[in-house]
Amino acid sequence: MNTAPSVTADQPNACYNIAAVERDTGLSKDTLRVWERRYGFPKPQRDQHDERLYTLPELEKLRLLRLLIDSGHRPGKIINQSAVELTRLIAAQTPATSTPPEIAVIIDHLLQHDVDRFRNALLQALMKQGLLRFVTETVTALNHWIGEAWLVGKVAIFDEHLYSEHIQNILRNAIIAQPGRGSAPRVLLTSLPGEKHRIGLLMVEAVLTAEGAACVALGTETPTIDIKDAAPAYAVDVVALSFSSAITQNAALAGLTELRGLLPEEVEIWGGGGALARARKAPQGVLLLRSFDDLRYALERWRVERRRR
Amino acid sequence: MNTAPSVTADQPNACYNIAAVERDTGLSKDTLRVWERRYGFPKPQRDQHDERLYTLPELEKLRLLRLLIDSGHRPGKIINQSAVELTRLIAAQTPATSTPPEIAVIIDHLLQHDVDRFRNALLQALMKQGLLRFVTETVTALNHWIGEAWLVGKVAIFDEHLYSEHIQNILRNAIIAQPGRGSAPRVLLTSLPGEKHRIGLLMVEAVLTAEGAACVALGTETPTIDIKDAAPAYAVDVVALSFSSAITQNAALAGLTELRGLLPEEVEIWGGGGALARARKAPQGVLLLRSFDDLRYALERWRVERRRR
DNA sequence: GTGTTCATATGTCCTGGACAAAACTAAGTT
DNA sequence: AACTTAGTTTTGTCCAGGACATATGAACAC
Repeated sequence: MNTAPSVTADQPNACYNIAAVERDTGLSKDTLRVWERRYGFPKPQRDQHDERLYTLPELEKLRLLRLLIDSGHRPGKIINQSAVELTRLIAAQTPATSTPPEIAVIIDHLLQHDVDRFRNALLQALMKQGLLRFVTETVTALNHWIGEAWLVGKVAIFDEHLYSEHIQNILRNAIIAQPGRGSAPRVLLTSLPGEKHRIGLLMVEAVLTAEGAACVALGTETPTIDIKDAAPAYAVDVVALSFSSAITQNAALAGLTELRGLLPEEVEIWGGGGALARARKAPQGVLLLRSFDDLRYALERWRVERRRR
Repeated sequence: MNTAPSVTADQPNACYNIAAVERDTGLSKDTLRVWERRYGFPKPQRDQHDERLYTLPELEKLRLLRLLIDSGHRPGKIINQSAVELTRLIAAQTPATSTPPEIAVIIDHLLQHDVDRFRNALLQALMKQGLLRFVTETVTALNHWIGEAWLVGKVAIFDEHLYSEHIQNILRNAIIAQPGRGSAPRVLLTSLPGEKHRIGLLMVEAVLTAEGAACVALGTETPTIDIKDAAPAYAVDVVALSFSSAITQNAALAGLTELRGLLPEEVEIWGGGGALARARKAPQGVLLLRSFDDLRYALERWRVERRRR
């Protein structure tokens, strides 16, 4: 059907090499190749040098697959369904949270590209709810909504970028404005290389600061060795790592295990975020936080235990 | 020599598998394997299943190599030198600048890992100098100093991370606190994929906002195609791109040229940052800004020209 | 229900060959 | 001296297909 000339014929029938697909889907090259071998999907065309060229629809379907696999489906069961069916599956598993009205307004301004109104709507939500509720309810919901809307093509990448920048502005501002300075525990906050999402990290920082902990935020992508050196330098009691779903659950657990081996026992390690939401068991000596309630509970527990000694 | 038992014998002779090394050095698994094949380094031990196990010294040397390669050295020439020689090479390429006194205090707190004092020193400088001078003098000097000190190993990566986070906090806070909202020109602010430095971008945003322009900040690493779509969506007059010296001058110029081809003529393109500081001629239809003075001048020029029409 | 055992599904690692793009070198031109 | 052009070397990425550890789910026993 689709012979060579058709590629140049129509629109830019944009093609992606395997590295681009790895970058855009988070699926490793090895995984992409082994799926092709085992399941027959994706089955990319080849260039004159026999290298894989993936099409945009393939890439989009791969993203859907990734999302479903992250939330518990098995590759072999779903890989041969059509993109439409996959979309339906995704819709089915989101427990019909029709966009809550309070975030609908915010989203609306974002989609209209009305920067000022968007910013004001966010600020208003923050004022009305207070930092804690704003983070655990509104920002969580917004993140989730935007992630899915982007998948379906409802929002553009640059909308997401703008969203991310403004949430950062607001959270950082709110964290600074926090009254007290915080004392114990001292928590080192960062993510491992490959994990670039800053918002999750800032949300945790906001909650911890609000609860009176002292945060040392290192931003994203700190190699484990550097975390090893940073923990004593800043005399922290806890190292908290954030993993969004940009990273594999396995990769996240491997990182946590490695770090546990590097840090002295008395420094606790907490891990949280989308990638770990459905992890069964934590590595030895690591605490998995599956929600912000878990985070607050962990804080409480630390304080109680510390008092005992 | 080294048979199985010796691994468990001593201290935790911490070993890293190939995925961990990829994560912490940024060198791909393929590259690591091909270096071993071609140059004989690194030559990791193997576990019982013939999988590579890298040692900590190997990992550290790999990071030095990465650093030198990024700044222009060729792998084949340096890969067989010792870690000490590599460190010397790194030191040699940085022309040891002395610390200007006004930033010495700030740096001192950073090196002492005294987070609170560090933050306060920054805030104090901001208050004393005002946003414009703070950005163009203090932050510029700090960036420069820290970049070099890191190369020489005077500050750890995590110190740099902490620095970056705090500067971001302070700049974002200051930008929000700016009195007016800004009107014209409307400037889209971002960087191209591969350029991760956020501080330069925030500095520009601070200056522009202070001068009464309206900024739409998209954070870092926006692909050119998305910039093409974003410019009309946000109705901007100017697209400003920041290039730190993490990227080569050629790559920066190529990016600017490509973008020029994508955007309509009436949208101006401004490019600035370390990578372009010594560029001779700008691509057709692109304005190169080599200093913050250039930036303010460009702003002024835009306003004058706009008034004429 | 809860725990144990086994089969299957799945991701990651391996080797060694191949080649394109980038970087360098050298010779020729303005 | 500065800039092209063309040839050569270096270097990163890709490929195939095999292997195996670990996670998951099913069947079964308590």
